Amino acid sequence: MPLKVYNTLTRKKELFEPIEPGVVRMYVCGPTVYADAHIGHAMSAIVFDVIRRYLEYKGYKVIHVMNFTDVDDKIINKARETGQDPFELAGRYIEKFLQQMDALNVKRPTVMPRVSGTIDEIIAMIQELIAKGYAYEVNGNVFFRVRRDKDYGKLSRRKLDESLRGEREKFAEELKEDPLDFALWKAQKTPDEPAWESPWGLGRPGWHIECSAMVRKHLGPTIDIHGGGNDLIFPHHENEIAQSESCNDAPLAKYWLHNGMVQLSGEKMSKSLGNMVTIDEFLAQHDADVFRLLVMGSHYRKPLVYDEQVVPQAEKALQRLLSALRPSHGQLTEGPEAEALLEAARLAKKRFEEAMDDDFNTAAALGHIFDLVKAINTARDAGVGGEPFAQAQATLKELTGVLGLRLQPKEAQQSDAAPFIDLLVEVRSALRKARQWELADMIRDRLAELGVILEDTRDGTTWSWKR
RNA sequence: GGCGACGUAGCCAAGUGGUUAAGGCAGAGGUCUGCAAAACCUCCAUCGCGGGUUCGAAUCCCGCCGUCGCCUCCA
Repeated sequence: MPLKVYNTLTRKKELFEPIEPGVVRMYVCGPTVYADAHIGHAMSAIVFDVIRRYLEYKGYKVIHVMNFTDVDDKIINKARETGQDPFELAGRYIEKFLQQMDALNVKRPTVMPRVSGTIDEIIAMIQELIAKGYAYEVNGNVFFRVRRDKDYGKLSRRKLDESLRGEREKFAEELKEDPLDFALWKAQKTPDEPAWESPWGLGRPGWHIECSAMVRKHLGPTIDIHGGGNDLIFPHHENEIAQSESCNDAPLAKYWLHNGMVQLSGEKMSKSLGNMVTIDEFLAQHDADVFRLLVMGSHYRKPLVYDEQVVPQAEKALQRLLSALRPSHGQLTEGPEAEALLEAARLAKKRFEEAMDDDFNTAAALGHIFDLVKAINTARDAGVGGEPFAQAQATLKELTGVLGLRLQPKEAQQSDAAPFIDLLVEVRSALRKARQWELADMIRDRLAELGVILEDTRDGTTWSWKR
C-alpha cells in the first residue's frame, strides 16, 4: 500500500517515494544540550521514532541521523554561571538524554553527530558559500546574504520585506550588510568561549550551519525526510535550506515533516516559558508506555494537550491494552469463535496499515488496535485458546511494537513483599473455601489500601501492584 | 501588525462531500462473581456561531467569535 506524508514544503499530502528505492535517509533536529530535556523533546523523539519504525515495518532501510547541538550561547552561558567546562556540561546532558531515550524505548539513531565533531565540514561549507557569493566575512564573522537567495522563505512562506524586516537574529547587527542576514561563523569574543581555528580567525559556528553540514556529511546533498518540531520551521529550517541549497545546488530534503508542540495548560511547553515537565519527572511517576499512548493518541502535527486529566486516561488505556495480553486457559482452537478472532486480527492489521499509510495517523491506528483488544478478550471469554489465540496476541504485539509500546506488565514478583503477599493470598483462598467471606474480603480490602489488587478468577487468585 | 493552525460527546481524539460520526477515559444499566475486580453486552454527540454552494456538508466557500503557534532561543 502506498504511504502518503504531509510535506510542510508543499503543504500537501504527497506519495512517499524515497530517492533511492528501499532506503530512507532521514535527518531530525535534536536538542541543544544545556538543561534537562522535557516531554516536548520526548514527543518529538517519539514521533520520529514511530515514523522510523513504521518505515522499517514497511521494509525500508532507514538511515536516521540526529544531531546534538553542543556548541551554543546557552551552553556557554550556563557553563560560565556554574563554573564548568562547556563540553563537559554538554556531554553530561547528552549522556542523560540518551538514557532517557532508552527509557522511552526510542531507537537510537544510526548516527548522532555533534557540532564539536563537525567543525571541519562546517568550515568547508562556509568557504564554499563565500566563494559562491552567498556569504561574506566581517571582522572574523561570516554572514549569509539572505537577499542573494532568490527563493528564501519558501518553507515558512514568508516574504522578505513584509514580516521579516528588522526582527532577525540580534547577533552583531551593526556588522551585517542587511539586518536579514544571519551568522554562519561567530568570532570569539572572550577567551573562555570555545573556539576553533578558521580562515577567519578563532571562532565558532552559527546555529543553523551545523545541520546543513551534518546532513551533507552523513547523508549527502539531498535527503528524503527532514524533521523536527514545528517551531523550527522558521528560522532554523528556512536557513538550513538557504545554506544547503545555495551551496550544493540541490534540494536539501524531499519531504519536510514537523510535529506539533506539547501544550501545558493551554500554552506551548518550553524552556523559556518555564512551564515544563521534564522527562525524568514524568518517568518517575509513569510508565514510558503511558507517554507514548498520549503521543500516539492524537495526530503528530497537532498540538498535544497535556494536563492532570489526560495522564490518568492514558494510564487506563494502557491497562486495557495489557488486558488483552492475559493468557487464555480455553481449549477452543477452531470453530466460529476462533475464526472470528483470526479475522479480527487480519482486519486490525490491515486497518492499522491503512491508517499509518495516511500520514502516520497513529490515533486511528490505535483505534483499530483497541478493536483487536476487544476481539481477543471476547474470544478468551468464549473459550478460545491455543494457536489462534496466540496468533492474535502476536499480531497485537507486532502492531503495538510499531508504535514503540513495550506492554510489559509490572512484574509482581520483583518485590521484597511478594512472598508475604503470596502467603496472604494463600490464606485468603483457604478462607474462601471455608466460606469465610468477611475475613477474605478484609484481606482483599486491606491489601487494596496497600496498593495490591486481588482478582479472583476460575483459575485462582492473581495479584498485582496498583497503577 | 504579518503568516499559519485549530474549534467534533463531561475529558482526550479519529473522521474532511453521501451506509449506523472510529477509538480511549468517565458515566448509566446488565452478564459473570459469595460479594468484588477484570472481561463481556447495551446505552450515552449532528460536529463553535451565522450565511452560502450542492440532490446531499462535521467535511467546500464567506463572515463572526474563540483558542493556539511562528515572526527572538526553542522539539
